[in-house]
Amino acid sequence: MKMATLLAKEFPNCLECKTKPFSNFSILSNDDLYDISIHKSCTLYKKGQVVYYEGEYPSGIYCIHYGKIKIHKIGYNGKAQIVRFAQTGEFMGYQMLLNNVRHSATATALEDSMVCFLSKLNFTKILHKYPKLSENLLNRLGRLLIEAEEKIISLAQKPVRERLAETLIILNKVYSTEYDLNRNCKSITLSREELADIVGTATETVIRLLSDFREEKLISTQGRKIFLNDIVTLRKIAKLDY
Amino acid sequence: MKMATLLAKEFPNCLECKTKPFSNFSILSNDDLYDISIHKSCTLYKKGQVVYYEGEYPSGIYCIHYGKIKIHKIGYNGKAQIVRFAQTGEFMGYQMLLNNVRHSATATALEDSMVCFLSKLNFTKILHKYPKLSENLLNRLGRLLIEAEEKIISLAQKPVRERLAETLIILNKVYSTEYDLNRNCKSITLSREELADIVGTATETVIRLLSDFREEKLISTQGRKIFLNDIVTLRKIAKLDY
DNA sequence: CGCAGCCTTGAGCAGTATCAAAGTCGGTGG
DNA sequence: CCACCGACTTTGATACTGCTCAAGGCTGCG
Repeated sequence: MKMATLLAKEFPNCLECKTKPFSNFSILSNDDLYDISIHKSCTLYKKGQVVYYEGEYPSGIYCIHYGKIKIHKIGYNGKAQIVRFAQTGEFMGYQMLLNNVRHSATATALEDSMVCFLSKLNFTKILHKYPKLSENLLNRLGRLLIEAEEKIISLAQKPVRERLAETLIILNKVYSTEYDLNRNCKSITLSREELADIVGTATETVIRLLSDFREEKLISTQGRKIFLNDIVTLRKIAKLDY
Repeated sequence: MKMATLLAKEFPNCLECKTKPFSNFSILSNDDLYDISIHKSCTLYKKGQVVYYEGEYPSGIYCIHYGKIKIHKIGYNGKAQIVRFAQTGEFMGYQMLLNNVRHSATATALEDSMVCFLSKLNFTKILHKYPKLSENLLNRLGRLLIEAEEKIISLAQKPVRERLAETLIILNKVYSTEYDLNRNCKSITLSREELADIVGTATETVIRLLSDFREEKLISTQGRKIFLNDIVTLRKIAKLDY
């Protein structure tokens, strides 16, 4: 596979970026946004391509112009664990950059994704100029930590059936962006293996439990697409309301 | 149990705090350290007492003058999960404060601990005055996130025996501060239940596996104290070198 | 001394992983 | 256009890890 890195004049302009309203960079002046536009690079990653690898030293930060990226780690036996997703408008890799440590996980495109890259030098320059930016990143990181800790207690205490229900609900809320017009509802599109790598179980177990959920009329499936029919019951199974 | 909150004149003085060299506040001017000293309060928590509860709204940040605190969450079935420890010199609760969300976990003293408290107002004042402070906290939070993600993959993929070996090694390195003069080595002092709440398993399973380790001459025990005799083999079991 | 709280050991069972094999789907090339 | 190939999905059988429940032992303290 070959990556398509755009020429500077083709780069998406940060001043007019659709993600600007939601982005950490929304507080920047137009001059600085222009400055970033000039200094950044921008790459189209095809589905399955890797943005950065676990173990590499980071050389800058990534900002997702559009697309979906999975952040995953490889276990000692080769089995993957997806720790989180990053989507349009989100930053990736800044915690590693600031800590001067290697990437603790790999970032892989789940669909064709445009990702902008800003070098460490240019990023830290902006960071020092805008103290508010540190605070925003602090907030975001704090939220990621809370989510990670919730995942820890879920893995430690909930059986797979509950974790799968939980995962489906979370994915449906934050990850699913596809809207099925026929069914008039959102859908989740991931391979069974990837689902297993989020839930922390074997692929076969995910399949069996999805079949159970389908028989119980809680979900319906169509190829890889999963539709949630009965979120209330799924929430109960996931023990999300207590 | 009754908490001993000190009078202002008895408070440990931030200017002369032993933790200052390692603290996030080391970059502050003497004037500001004095200012904090005046505005903070300071409480002695006896072993087992709670500093803050999961679900409460934070009203400020905590700084551990001395002692050991466990940060833990309660699962839906009442079973606890220890997500992390905080020790002398560390801050607690700032990620919640900045995000304006409730505490996601409970903080309980593992031994008699002196904890200073600085109100939200005074903390944010300092935070805005010292942009470098945000960056330091960002680094610390980034490291906590990396550790949390490592815990996630460990829970998802390693069997209990490996996780227990891993936990013993980590505790021995970062948590254990007691030094046994007779044996000339460090020791870990925690109840079996607390160990289980870190590893994410049942108390009985921890006991059985500790017995195995003892028979294999990897550890020795003396009441609650655990000594690691063969760290190399334990690391192999924990799959920490690969 | 006796109680309470922890630690320890045992037996049985439930939930999951693993291995193996068959079925499905989409794409590619003859 | 159809047959085949490979990758993914599904189902089944089996084994094992680790949990739960139950009972007994140890230790410190009132």
